[in-house]
Amino acid sequence: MQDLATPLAAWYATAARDLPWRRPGFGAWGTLVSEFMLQQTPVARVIPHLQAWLSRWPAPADLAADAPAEAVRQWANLGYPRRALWLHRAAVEIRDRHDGVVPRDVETLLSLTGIGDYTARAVAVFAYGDRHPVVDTNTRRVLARAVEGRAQSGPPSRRDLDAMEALLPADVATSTVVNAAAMELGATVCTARAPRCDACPLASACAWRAAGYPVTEDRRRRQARYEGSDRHARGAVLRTLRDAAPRPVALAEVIAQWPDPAQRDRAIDSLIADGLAEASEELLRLPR
DNA sequence: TAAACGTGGGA
DNA sequence: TTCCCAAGTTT
Repeated sequence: MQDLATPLAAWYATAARDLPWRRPGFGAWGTLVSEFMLQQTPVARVIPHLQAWLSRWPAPADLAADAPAEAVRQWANLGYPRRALWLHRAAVEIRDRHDGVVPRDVETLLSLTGIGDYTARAVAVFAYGDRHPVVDTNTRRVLARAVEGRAQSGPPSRRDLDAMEALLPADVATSTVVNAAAMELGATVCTARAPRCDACPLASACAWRAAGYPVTEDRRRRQARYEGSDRHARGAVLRTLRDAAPRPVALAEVIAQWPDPAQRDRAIDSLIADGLAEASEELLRLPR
């Protein structure tokens, strides 16, 4: 395989965006919070919320000392509010089991709530400077095109980690840059819809380009329609709780909120099952 | 492995 | 208007 790491690192030195979590001394907690927020939410939407979150809770123990409801409320409209709950739980775990210090070890990070293969390695690599393969959706697309010669990546797999590992240089500091560079390239140049191959540092090495940009099999499933979905109902109910917090909301008020009674009940039940809501008497509220 | 899980912006 | 896409994780 050609050396992709060298051109990737060189390109990153000149093209990297100035993002908050890339500032020197941003800290492991800041990195961890940013990675939670960036799970499926675009960078531009995350930035203002990240600043507010870290101002309010500068360390894991600060968040752990507050109620989960406050985390869900501060999460606002970032989407997938379970992440707020998970981040709060992770903060409690960090306080109780790790002396309030964000772990450095990947296995330990993986044991925390809401942290999976991507986030664990992102923290170990970007916050602590260790050498591990970090693979997100951007990196998977870059690898699919440059290495495999495909138009888009297949379903996520543990093999993605091996593919990235094979590309990393031995030098620890450089490996960190290459991880970031692969993500950055996928985010800004090797994009899903309209890749800018004319500006790509890997153009001369890219297998997809060399093959003439073939249309390859796309096994991805279409995202379900959101309008009128169960997710939409959940979102509407939770928004009501969020907007009212810390005041609980009368069940009757929630019921008036969504027209389909069966769907509304499913939403309420599933929110309770997920720990995002609590019912008491005829009231519904965020978790305490 | 696949389905579930929010929300908003751009094409 | 509709569809696609977004630094994933959990069950």
